[in-house]
Amino acid sequence: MSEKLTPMIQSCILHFGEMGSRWGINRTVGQMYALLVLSKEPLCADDITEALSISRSNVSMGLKELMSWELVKLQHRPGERKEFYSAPGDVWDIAKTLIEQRRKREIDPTLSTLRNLLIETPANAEEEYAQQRMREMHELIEMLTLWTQEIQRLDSAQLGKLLKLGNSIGKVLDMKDRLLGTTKKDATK
Amino acid sequence: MSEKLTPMIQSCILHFGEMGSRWGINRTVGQMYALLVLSKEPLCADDITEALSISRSNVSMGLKELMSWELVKLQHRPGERKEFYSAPGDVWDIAKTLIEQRRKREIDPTLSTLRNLLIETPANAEEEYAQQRMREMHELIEMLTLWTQEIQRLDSAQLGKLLKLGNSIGKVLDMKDRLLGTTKKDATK
DNA sequence: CTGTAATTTCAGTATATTCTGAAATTACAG
DNA sequence: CTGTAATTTCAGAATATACTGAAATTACAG
Repeated sequence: MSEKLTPMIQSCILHFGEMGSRWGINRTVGQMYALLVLSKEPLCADDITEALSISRSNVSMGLKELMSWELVKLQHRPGERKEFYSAPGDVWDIAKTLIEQRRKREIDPTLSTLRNLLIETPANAEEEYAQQRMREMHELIEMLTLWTQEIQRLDSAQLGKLLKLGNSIGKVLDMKDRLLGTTKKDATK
Repeated sequence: MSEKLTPMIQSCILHFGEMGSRWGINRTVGQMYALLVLSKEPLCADDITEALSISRSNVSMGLKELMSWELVKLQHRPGERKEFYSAPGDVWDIAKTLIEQRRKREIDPTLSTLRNLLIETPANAEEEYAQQRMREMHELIEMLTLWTQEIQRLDSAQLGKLLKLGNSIGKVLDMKDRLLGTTKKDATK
């Protein structure tokens, strides 16, 4: 990794590289993205090559991947062939894109697979039980997805206000509980 | 993979194996867990070995990993050395454990790393900018974590009611918007 | 157009991860 | 205790993933 990066920025890049590799994103791509997010100015491929000390071709492939996730924007400068890349300026935009993309790539296919298995007629008791679990999974995933989609509708200003207000989500949910006539309050446990 | 498994159950196991491998869980462990979730009765290591056609030692390591995630429960039968494993009977319990464990393993260390970098004094303009992004990330992650923690408090009965009620989350958030004096409603966009 | 500075592709290599079989260890029925 | 049926460990093999450099392609300034 380049000596041009300050230790602070290096640490952050390294951390997100590690995190990425735990989330099915390869380490280098994670580092590349951290670098882009932390940079005020757009970077060109050579900047990244130099900053992270990886090969030019690796950068090219990484950028291709980040583009396919719609996590980076491509920019041109007048009278220059070179391409410059930048991450959205708003962290919440980044998170929304990540959530959206993972939904498309993993959640939707999972829901579809489960649905296909659920329309089959169970051949025996085991399949009946298995289908019941699948039904529960489908229901749960669908609901959590709906939930996150609602949250994704918020723009970062609204989210900011929510944050400043402190943990009011608990209160909202409590209210919802009452609305639903929860049994929680009455339980001795 | 064993011929004892029906095609339906096989498909499900294969799908979750693939999904697992995209989420930093190895394919085989994902398959093992799917098998356990879909089985009504607890399984012993040899059952899994046979069902998935993988080596006994691989099963042992996989189970160890699932235990470390607290995703499986160990059971003994009187007068038998053999150990039997089972997944929680409630899908929401499984999801809550997954969320909780990932929080411990990934979110908490990330928040801690960011905090450590944020207490440093920025050495130059770049670091100042980078710190600002880190601050935003920290804020966002902290808030989303709080949010999920609130949701995790719900038991599966409450969650079920919420689900049956249809998408009321949107309404709750709208209400919250009004409470916060959102600008969304006024925007021409 | 043309030349060139850029990006992309891809086959081969390096690295990391996963899996296995054999040996060591452990738990407990008898 | 002891024997044995179980689990665990771990070094090495198999596999999968990531990375590189060289060659091919592309985009555009002039």
